[in-house]
Amino acid sequence: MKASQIDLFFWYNKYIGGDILVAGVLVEISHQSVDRIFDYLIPDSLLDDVLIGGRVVVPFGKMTLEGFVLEIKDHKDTDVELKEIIEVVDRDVVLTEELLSLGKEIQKTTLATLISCYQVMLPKALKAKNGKRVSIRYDTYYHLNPSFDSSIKLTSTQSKIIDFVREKGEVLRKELIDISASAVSTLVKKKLLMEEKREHYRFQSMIYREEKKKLTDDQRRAVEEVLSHPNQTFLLYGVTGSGKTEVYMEIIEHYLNLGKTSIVLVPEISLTPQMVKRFQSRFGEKIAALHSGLSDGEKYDEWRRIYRGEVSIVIGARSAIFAPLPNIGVIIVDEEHSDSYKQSDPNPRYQAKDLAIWRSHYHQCSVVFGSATPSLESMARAQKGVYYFVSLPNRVNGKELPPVKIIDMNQVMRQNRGYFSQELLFGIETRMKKSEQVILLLNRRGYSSFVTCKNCGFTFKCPNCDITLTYHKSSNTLRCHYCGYADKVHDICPECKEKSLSNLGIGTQKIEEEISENFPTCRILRMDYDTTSRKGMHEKMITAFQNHEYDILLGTQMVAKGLDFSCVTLVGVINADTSLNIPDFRSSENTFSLLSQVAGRSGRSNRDGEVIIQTFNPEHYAIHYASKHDYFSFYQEEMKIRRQLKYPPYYYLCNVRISGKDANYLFDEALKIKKSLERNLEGVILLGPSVATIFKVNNIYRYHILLKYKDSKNLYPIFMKIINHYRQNTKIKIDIDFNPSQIM
DNA sequence: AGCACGCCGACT
DNA sequence: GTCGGCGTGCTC
Repeated sequence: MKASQIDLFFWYNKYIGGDILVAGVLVEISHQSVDRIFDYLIPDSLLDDVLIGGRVVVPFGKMTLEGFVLEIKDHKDTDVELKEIIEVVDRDVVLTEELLSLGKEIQKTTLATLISCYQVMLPKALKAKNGKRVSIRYDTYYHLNPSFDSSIKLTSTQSKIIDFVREKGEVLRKELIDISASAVSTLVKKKLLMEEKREHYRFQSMIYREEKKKLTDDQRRAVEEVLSHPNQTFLLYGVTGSGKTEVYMEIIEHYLNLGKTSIVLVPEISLTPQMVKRFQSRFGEKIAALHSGLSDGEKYDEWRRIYRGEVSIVIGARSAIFAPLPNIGVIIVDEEHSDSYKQSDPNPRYQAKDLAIWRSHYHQCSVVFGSATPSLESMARAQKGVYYFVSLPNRVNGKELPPVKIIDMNQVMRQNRGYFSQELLFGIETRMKKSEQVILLLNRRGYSSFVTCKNCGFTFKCPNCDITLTYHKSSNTLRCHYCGYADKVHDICPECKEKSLSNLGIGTQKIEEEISENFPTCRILRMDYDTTSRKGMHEKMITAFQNHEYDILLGTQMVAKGLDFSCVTLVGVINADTSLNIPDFRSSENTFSLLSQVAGRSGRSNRDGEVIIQTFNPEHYAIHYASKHDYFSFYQEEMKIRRQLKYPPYYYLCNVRISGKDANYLFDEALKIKKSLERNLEGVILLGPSVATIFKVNNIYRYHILLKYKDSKNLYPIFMKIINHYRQNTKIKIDIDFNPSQIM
């Protein structure tokens, strides 16, 4: 409780005759039925320690639980007899006033439990749940007592210590006890030395100093536009290699000089030590980096550094948006098109970009969304003037983007059985002779199987949703998991009339074998989920490739992201189509984005680069415009389709997932839910219930209902009604995902 | 989430 | 007759 609050209550008790102090507590159980405030008495002994936003231990039924104090008041809001708070967990507040109201905002917009919204903000070590607490470690430091009595006689050891401390100003205990531990304690007793215990941080950053790069005219203009329009959300469109990071750093430095803090969000995959090092080299120890490589203890240490105001810049993946920074000057979201900013699995299903905007309103500061291939949602907002559009149309090195050659694999497949066209093989051969490097992208195989024609590349699509149909082995059918449309499996391709339909994918291993057959001496580095899942491997591999220990980097999506390899002069895309066939309305956008990103890896230094894209769909607009580096034409074309089919950004989507063990029961209930939504909502398009992409996981069946809508405000009450209706029902689980990143 | 209460089936 | 199945409801 704040001092002012205490005063108020003492005054109240004395003059009005109030007699109780009550804390409203939210307990750490994420379930709708207990997701509300429970009142507890604050015992006199804890009067000073119970704080709004702090954690306490309380009795709850037969259990003893931790919870957050959300309010302190002079009355109870219930008729039942109150129990007392048992103890206070931390002496500090863990949720600031800002984070407390941000949590309520998240609950309002995701319909998750309030407690889950608070839990998601804190590092694991602070989550009460498992009861294990990370103990804070301390370092002891010594200073000279500025007012020490110089007349005191010192032994030679003592004066040695004093001289040492005087010279350094501040010394760690372990440096002094090498001289004499007992002499140190004597000096402390005599008050000649001051002892100070300070928190020990496990994560100490290495500091390099790097000269600030001179900005190009484009970069300078971009920085000035951002700085001259306060409290705005910007969309910074910058082609690959245009130096967006430099622009971010310049903006950050501006706010740093004003004494303000910054948050930088990046996709986890691009949060590499190189990236962090770049920021550290410029901003030194003012940086806290929150990445998945840190242990829980390290993450907690970083969180505490941020919390105590020892950090001015936080760089991290999605959850770094909750960094408890005061006085934010700017929030930067790099690669804003990345779907990693949406939390999709555990509740709350929040969008970090939305929270960035929320926090910018709270702090009266700006947000910068940066990308070479902005999401359609963001670009549309920029076009409408909701976001301020800033562009970096040129590469820093002054070079054009590399030429892109499209290879029609329909022709190639008729000639040979391999995955490589003559052009790509020839391209690799030339690079090997010149000892330059090659990146090969193998487009990730879809998470679901779809049927494709090996001969012409035809895939079956839903006539209603324009979504690739998913193959269901159990029923031998093709199904649309947006609307439920079903078709039987065909033997003969309706396009080329060949009997060559299959649902096979290719893996990196197979490709590796084929390269080795063609180029026996070539050193291939394979980078995919299997080879990089071990901690630190991703990093090691990139360094090895950078040092030219390998000739070819072969991998999935992860080779496409923001890395600078100066010796790479050829980028080959083995199968551009796979991501087009993923049953998702964003498949074209994702394909365009992936191809643009990977194409940008070629020719980044002074050597000319080249890109070769192999595809069964050479005419597809996503591939065509990617090959021309033409984002805006792609944007316009894709917007037409989104408009026709009522997809974002024209409509919002919401996915209602219904899961449980009894498929028949689920389907009946799903129908009821749909009917009730139909009755209560106007102007909302309802699709389904249809089976989810992965219909059955661990014997849990999943259906979903998809909503397309323009205005969300009528949605929340009816959803709350549905959630409440099923909250005690153990046979059925309802999950609601607003603006889902994918519908699975 | 846990735990108690309560109302029906197959057992010493 | 009674032990125990888990459906239902409550936790300040």
